[in-house]
Amino acid sequence: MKLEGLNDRQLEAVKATEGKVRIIAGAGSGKTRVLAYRYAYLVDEVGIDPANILCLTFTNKAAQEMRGRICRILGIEQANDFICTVHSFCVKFLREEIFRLGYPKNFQILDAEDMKALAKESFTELKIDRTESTVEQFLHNFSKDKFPGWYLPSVIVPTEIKAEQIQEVQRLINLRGDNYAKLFISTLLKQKKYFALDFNDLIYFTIHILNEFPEVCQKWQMRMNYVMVDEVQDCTSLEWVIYQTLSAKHGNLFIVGDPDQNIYEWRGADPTAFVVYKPDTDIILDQNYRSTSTILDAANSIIDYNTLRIKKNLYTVGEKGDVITHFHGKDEKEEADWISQQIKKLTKKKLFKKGAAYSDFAILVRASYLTRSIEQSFLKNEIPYVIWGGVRFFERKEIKDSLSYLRLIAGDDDIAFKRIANVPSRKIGESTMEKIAETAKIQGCSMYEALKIMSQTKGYNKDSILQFIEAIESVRDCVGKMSISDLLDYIIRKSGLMEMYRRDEEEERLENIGELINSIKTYEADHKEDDITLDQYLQDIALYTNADYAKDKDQVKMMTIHQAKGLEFPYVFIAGLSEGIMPNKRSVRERKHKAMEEERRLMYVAVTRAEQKLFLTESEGYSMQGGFEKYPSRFIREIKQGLFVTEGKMDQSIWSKAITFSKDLDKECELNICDSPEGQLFFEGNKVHHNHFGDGTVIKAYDNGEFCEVDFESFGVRAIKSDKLSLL
DNA sequence: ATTTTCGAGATTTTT
DNA sequence: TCTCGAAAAT
Repeated sequence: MKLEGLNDRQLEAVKATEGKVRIIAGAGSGKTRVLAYRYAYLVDEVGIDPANILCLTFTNKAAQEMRGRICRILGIEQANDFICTVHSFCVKFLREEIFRLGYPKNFQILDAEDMKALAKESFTELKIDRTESTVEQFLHNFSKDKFPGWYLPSVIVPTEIKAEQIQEVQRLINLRGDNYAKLFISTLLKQKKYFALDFNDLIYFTIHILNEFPEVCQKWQMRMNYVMVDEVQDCTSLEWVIYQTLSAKHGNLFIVGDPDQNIYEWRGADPTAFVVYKPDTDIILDQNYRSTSTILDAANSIIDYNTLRIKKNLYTVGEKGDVITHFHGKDEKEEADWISQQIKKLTKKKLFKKGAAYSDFAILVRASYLTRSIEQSFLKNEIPYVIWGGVRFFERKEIKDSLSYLRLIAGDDDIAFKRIANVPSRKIGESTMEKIAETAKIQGCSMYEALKIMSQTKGYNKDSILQFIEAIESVRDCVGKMSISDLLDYIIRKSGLMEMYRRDEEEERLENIGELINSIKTYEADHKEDDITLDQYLQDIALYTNADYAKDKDQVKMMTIHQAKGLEFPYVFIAGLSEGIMPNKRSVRERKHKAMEEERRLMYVAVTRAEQKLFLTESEGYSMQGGFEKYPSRFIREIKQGLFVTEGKMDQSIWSKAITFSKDLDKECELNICDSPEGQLFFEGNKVHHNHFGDGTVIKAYDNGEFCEVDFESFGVRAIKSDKLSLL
């Protein structure tokens, strides 16, 4: 095996096979290459069986890419042994273990939408008023308040709350109120009833099994000779438990990350664990191979404004490159049109130079809706584009409906039933649905069973209902005899779903269903040897977010910054860079200082995606939209003078107005934070000031952030109420 | 009791 | 663009 084109530091990382190794890898420092080469090195040089290496990536796409790279290095066809996301790993793990341990055979995985439906039901049952935001708030806390010991025993011990959990309930009542506790329990029992796990539960459950069954734990610890994890700065503390547990036996844990690129704290990621980790070998990769020095300088000058960070300056020996261009538009249309023009200019063939390809461009935005005006402009200017996961493939209505039919066929799944019982319309409305639920409760059966019983009685023996039951039954007869793709094809015709879309002339939806059937065929081809069941397919598919089609076309790519993580493009436009959008007002309002730093890291990630040239665009917005005035983001101001030039009609006074506007925004967000006791203000490692004790460092926050243990420079450790502290 | 239709309103980020 | 809700129509 040849280790080509790696510098000394990277080589050292590749060969650091034993013990605990931490790689702090800056943006564009080639960490994916290092990971792939290390994997190949372990297999080819050291002679490890790939079945004994666990390589955890952040997304499925990254896993796919990693497999590809490794195959290329080793010159092999397939390399899919345990190169996957933590979530996929948990699914594999649970599938292999839980049935033997006395749990039901099949669990199902719920996405955010399904969870929302469950929560809404709980609200309705308990007659608690709800709005979109209260449901969201509830779910947010719900997933935070669950932990392994709480949720999972209820899977084995059904329906009632165990004694030791009573005080947990009491704690919840004290913490979040009576209603919350009721909702919590109700939703939990629903999950238990369907053996439905959400993304977090997959991890909770895995940890629970590892803790409760030492022999299982040992088996897996023996199996995993090497554990390597990518994007560690974005892992939650629970994910840490998993890979620390799994690597405990052999002690070979290889973690790679960059604290400056942590953009998932809002989802519970905990970068401190990575920062304070004590490895045997510590390697910093800070040479950037991706961007020009101009772009890198800009990125460095932005991230320097963050206070909570390990200082690390990326450098490059590459050339200076083009200056960064900032464009200020009067409104979103002007901004979008400017982007179109630039792309047209750069793609045009020049006399001696080839023009850039459309696929060399990426448009990055903070929120997906910001692509809209740009899309319109592209359509007008005939620039080909794709939106990466605008509405993600598996979240489309028609796809979810099709899959729900499959779920209903696979088992008596009430969640799926509710989704599709009236699609296409069978005159099963709200009230009929309630009747069905009631009957199901009395009979102690599933809703589908209940409907079957009810269809014997008058009023419920409508043709539409009988046809529905007939359709499901006849397809169920075919389970095991037909391939999954054929089953789907069959049910879609039989249920009338296809006819419905055809009648409504929803061509695109039909095409998407066709695409789904194709993707199932691919899946079946990939898993020919192993005898896949419908349940297994549904579990696997739940973790996929994007269908990877249409990726090699010559198109401009539009995506959110979060989706751009780990990618690189020659030309990058960061659009919609207005104060309030980026940094995002809502996020800052919710999590204050923490969020502001995260927004800045987000900006850092966006900037470092660019290889050759970076464009920053922003506009004053429509005055129509509630009279919002928009000003250039503070992140543009944070770029060192001379690195960027401004185009577009812009008064110089805008800059000073922007500063005032930023200050107002800060004040607004700050004020709201004081009002809500919910938010934790300080975190481990924060430098804080206290009027009486002076300066100190936070050791930990507790009581939901209300109090902090602070190590004061001149007074030692004290516990202090958080609102008496200020961040330095 | 259900379905359709039409208009208003909102929109962070994701495994 | 898409989703949700209210009111009208079946």
